[in-house]
Amino acid sequence: MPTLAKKRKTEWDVMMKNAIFEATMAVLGEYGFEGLRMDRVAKAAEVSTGTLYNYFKNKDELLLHVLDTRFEPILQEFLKIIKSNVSPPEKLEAFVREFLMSMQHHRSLVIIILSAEGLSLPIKTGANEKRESSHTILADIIKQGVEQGLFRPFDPQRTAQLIFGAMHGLVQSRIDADNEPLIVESDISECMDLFFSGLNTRG
Amino acid sequence: MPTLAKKRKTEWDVMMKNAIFEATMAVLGEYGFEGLRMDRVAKAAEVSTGTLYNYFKNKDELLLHVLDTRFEPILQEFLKIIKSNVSPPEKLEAFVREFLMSMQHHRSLVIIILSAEGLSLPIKTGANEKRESSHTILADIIKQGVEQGLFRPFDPQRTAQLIFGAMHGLVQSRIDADNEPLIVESDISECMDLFFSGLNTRG
Amino acid sequence: MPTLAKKRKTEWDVMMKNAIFEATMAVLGEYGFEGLRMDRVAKAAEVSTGTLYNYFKNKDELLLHVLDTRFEPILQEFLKIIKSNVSPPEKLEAFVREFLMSMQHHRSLVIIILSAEGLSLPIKTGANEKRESSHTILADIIKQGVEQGLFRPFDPQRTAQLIFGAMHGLVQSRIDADNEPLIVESDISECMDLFFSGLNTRG
Amino acid sequence: MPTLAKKRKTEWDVMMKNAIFEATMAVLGEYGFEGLRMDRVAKAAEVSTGTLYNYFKNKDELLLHVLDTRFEPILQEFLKIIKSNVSPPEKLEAFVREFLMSMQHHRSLVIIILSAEGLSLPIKTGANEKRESSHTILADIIKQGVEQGLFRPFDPQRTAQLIFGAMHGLVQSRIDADNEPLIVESDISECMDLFFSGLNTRG
DNA sequence: CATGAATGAGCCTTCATTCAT
DNA sequence: GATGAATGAAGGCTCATTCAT
Repeated sequence: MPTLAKKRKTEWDVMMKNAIFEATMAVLGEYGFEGLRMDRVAKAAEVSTGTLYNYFKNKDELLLHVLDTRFEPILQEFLKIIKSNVSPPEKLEAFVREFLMSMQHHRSLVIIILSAEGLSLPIKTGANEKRESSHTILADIIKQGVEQGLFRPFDPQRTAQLIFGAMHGLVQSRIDADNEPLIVESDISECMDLFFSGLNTRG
Repeated sequence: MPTLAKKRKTEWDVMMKNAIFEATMAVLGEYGFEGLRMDRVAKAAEVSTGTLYNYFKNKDELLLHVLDTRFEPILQEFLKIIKSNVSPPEKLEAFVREFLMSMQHHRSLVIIILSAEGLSLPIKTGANEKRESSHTILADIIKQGVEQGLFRPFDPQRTAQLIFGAMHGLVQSRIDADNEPLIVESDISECMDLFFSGLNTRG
Repeated sequence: MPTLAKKRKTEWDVMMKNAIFEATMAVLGEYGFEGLRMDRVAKAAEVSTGTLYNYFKNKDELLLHVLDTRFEPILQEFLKIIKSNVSPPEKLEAFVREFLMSMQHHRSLVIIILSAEGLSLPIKTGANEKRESSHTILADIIKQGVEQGLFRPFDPQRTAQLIFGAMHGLVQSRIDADNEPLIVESDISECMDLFFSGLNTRG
Repeated sequence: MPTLAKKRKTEWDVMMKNAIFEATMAVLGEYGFEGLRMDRVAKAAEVSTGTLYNYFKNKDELLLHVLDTRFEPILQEFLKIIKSNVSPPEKLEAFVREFLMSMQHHRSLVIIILSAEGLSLPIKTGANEKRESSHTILADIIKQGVEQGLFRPFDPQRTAQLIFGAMHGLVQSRIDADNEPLIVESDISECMDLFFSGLNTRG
């Protein structure tokens, strides 16, 4: 029964993929998306370039794996939020906070998920999926709020896109400005305030 | 009188630059930013690669020209809006409409102006300038609104980033979804409604 | 009888060639041999590049013309020296002085006449001719000296090469060192002293 | 023990660099300095152009390596000569012999070391260093001779330039004339004789 | 003849991917 | 499986020369 051996093999495989993943993140952090070269990843992972190709068919697959791996916990958090037992406005705030915090931690992700260019088709598709997943969850939150009469009757999908884009804009601006720390509590609250209550003064 | 000859030369120059500009837009449209290659531009413009370099010192200058040319009328429109004799909310709406309409017309611009990666430093700088010009104008509009007591006291700069990002998000979503037409009147009004009045229902 | 017209044509031709020649020297002086580009010559001569090709079949021919034109008076001077009614040692000194002075005036010539690389075959051949002419004259002077018992019985040809090379070395060093003025009287006298009396002290 | 593997790697590296070096010399010999193209070197070395860049960062580094490699033993020989326990005249003769012999063996070197044009700045600098090293050593020899009263009181630096140039001239002439063998014993002795005793006959 | 814009072969360099060991 | 040197297509840019006006 080669099961044990097979299991070991699988574990090894996972470990290697993880090591390469970490190396990729390191390179991404140091050189940016354009500077992501396979030889740099190999060096960072302390393996040869050839080894990279034993675990990932090509650069695209590696990138896709990075995308999936990085986004998975964020997505899980999003799902936790939507299933949580709080009001839609609170869910929205939790969502915004989670998103901004995540992007703060993984700047290089921003580029991949939010940009469209410089990415090959498979990556673009992969990134689109992540973005759409997030959109959908955000849209669901909004939909809940509308249904409960807590939000005005906006189109959930479109509104999700707007809010998502707004957050992207915020992150991008901070990145361009090299303004560390990226996102702070005040950003989040102002962001929420705008979307909740709008610009208008009333009464 | 060498004036005529000189004028003809200048006109020819302008025509050629225009032809190359159009060709660049065509290549950008067909192959995307990453696929923008000088030989493709040359072929699209029905000239040789060498000719390209008679009109633009290098690829960067060509790109910068594209950026300037495309953005100039938009910027002018923005300036017209801020100088116009209407209320800040109306100005904001005009701004949003102008921006969304422009991006609808020139999708390839979105990429260059809103992305940061894959761009050489000069282009990045150029794009940043455009983005910042827009930000500034938008921030001014918001500031006016706040001063006139029509908007709640948000930080103009940060709010401008949020709104700008929101619009970008909307455009990006539409581009990815290949949903022509990109932006319609209903998008604009919903967008405005969100920013003006927020999500909250109020008693 | 179209003779007059023909003559005018010829004169015009000479004038143009001269203008282009001067322009070439100017470019050579400003940009060096590597920077000698046809468009620069054209601009300096205030004509179009096309016009250049009406007077010189190609860049090589232009260069050859420059070589000939510049070297002609020097060669004449050399011939005058060898025919003059002075002793071989005096002729030798006159030769050395003339050569060093000429090179001082036309640095760019040094490169072409004394180097071998970067030159196309026709130019190389042309430059070789000039060099050999000079060698021959110098050899003749030495031969005269030997025959008159004023010089020791060296092989004239070989000695000419040595002296020629020595002068070249002096010029080159000065050029590399950017030591203006290139050659001064003291250089010449020391140079002569070495060749005449050698290094040895003698009892 | 990874020492062996490491040693093999280093050896391979050295072998490859040598192969590329030889290929470069071959191309230099066949096409001259201007014809030295990376694809030609690659072909001559029977590798791809990309491989070249695994061993040399760029064309300049390759050229610099060629320069260093070729010149190193010559320089060593020069140093041996100056440190040797013989009289300055004998040192001078040894120097002249070594130089002429070396240039005879490596004609393509002449071009690079003795020319100034067509060389990129790093190469020019590298070549200048070699030339100056040689000059300095030669000047030292002369200085020793002067101090010991064996040479007349010439300026060592300038005299070194003259002698160096003379040798260059000799080599160049032979190269141009395609007169193999380049330098023979008689050349050397005549060269020495000229510099030692000068042209003058003395009573 | 003059013009000068157009040409396009030529050259250096990069980097994802392969494959012999 | 691991290695990492070899690969070679690709791409930006130059400049002598041509030719339609």
